[in-house]
Amino acid sequence: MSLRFFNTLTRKKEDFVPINEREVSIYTCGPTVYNYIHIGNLRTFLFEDILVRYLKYKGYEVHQIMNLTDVDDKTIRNSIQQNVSLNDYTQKFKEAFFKDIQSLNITPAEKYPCATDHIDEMITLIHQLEENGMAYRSEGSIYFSINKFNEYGKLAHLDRDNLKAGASGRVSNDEYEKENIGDFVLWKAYTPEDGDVYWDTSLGKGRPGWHIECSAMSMKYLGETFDIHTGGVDNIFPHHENEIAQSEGVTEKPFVHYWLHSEFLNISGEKSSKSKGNVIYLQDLLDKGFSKEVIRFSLIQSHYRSKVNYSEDILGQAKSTLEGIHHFIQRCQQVDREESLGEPITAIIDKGLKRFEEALDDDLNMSSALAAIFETIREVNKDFDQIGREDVQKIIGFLKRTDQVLGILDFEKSFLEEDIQRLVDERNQARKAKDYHRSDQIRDQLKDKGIILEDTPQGIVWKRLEG
RNA sequence: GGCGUCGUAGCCAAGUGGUUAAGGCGGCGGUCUGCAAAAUCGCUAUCGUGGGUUCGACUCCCACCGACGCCUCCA
Repeated sequence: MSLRFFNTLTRKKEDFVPINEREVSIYTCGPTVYNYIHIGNLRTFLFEDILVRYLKYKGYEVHQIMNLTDVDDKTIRNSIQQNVSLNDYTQKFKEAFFKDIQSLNITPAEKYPCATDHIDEMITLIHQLEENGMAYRSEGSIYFSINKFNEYGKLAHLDRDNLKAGASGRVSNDEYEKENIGDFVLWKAYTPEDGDVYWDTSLGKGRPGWHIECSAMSMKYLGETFDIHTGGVDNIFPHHENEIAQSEGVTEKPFVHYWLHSEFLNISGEKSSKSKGNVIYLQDLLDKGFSKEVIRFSLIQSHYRSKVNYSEDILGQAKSTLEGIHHFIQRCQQVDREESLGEPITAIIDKGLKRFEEALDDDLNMSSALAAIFETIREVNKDFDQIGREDVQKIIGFLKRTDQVLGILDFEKSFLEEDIQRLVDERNQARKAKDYHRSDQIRDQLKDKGIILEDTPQGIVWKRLEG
């Protein structure tokens, strides 16, 4: 089966056919750097990471651009409140963002362009929209007229005439300077509340609207038409809808072929958002002792298009599951048998890999892909006392291959410090002498250090507890 | 008011017009073990409710109940 994605534009799963045969261009909406990112944001970034990793796994050359929104109402408001420059204010959160995504092993995008570095490109677009008659000026600001773009609403599947102004309760309903309530701002006239944040340009003194930056930067780096655009479901409307209007309004070409959106992460049954106050930051979970791998796994294990009700239960279950896989890896790495089973093991692995890929091909069905891994492990375990070093190489190879996509496994824990090895040896002697008292004592001692010993027919096997 | 998603075991979570309804966590019982651990075997769901279509539905349609989301700067 070929790679398929659910396209928000058509609300269907479609075969993925990139513009260039072996290349994929992706634009992913990044953070607005006015605060630390929370785990809901991270879920979306992780979805995008899995998407990029899997495309690379399939052999595509991936060009991913992720923007940083470093000028908007909130960044301006907060920087003025704190009496620091906009740049100093956003710099702190840019750095925090990179630290967080690195912690969760998210593959870096090719480029992270900032809105403030692309004002010129935005101005060019706005001029073109004015020339096309799609934009109009009002009280120093410039607006996009949605009635001039016939396909407005095609992404969100909203009826232009049926938009209920102010229904979300998010936006004040007093913007009477607009011709149509659905029109959105391209260029915002300067007001005193903006402090020293403004650009003096051919459009007048002011700053860009939110949506225009993504049109400008995506087309600059990926071209007028590119393959995939992603974000959280909340971006579908208005942000992505408006991006389409602005971009296609200028180019009269399809802006994006595949729109992919990840669902929300809820906390206590509700959407997690800074405005509701029910947010969890990565650091909160690290402080509770959950490892980065466990956190990453807990956020990627369910399908990107289903809502997740996040809780410590989920994290606890993720921890146990991951421990199980790592335990398996550690047992494998301690196999020291000359004769290998060969073909039966190869067959198990081939079947597992095929299932894994078929699952991910089908719109990144992660639950099913993980099931393929667990089933493979179970099959191997049935013959575990007969496998040899060559089999182990294949098995570890399989896990490493799947981990190119998952990014959660650690293959480097396979050594013991000298003093610990000495204790293991001593316990071995004690056991041989049937000195179970001393033997159990050492086992308890090692357990305190996070090392679990198991006595198997093939000798002692040890494992480390998950962090 | 408009649009949409979802409801599968104690918990998490796939999936299909006819299959033994994946997998993970947890629990119970057996095997193994000096004890343990691990592993393995077995058990732990008829798919929100009520109708309809059909030879046959958990899967399609309708209604209802419940949860969640979007409706102009939230991932």
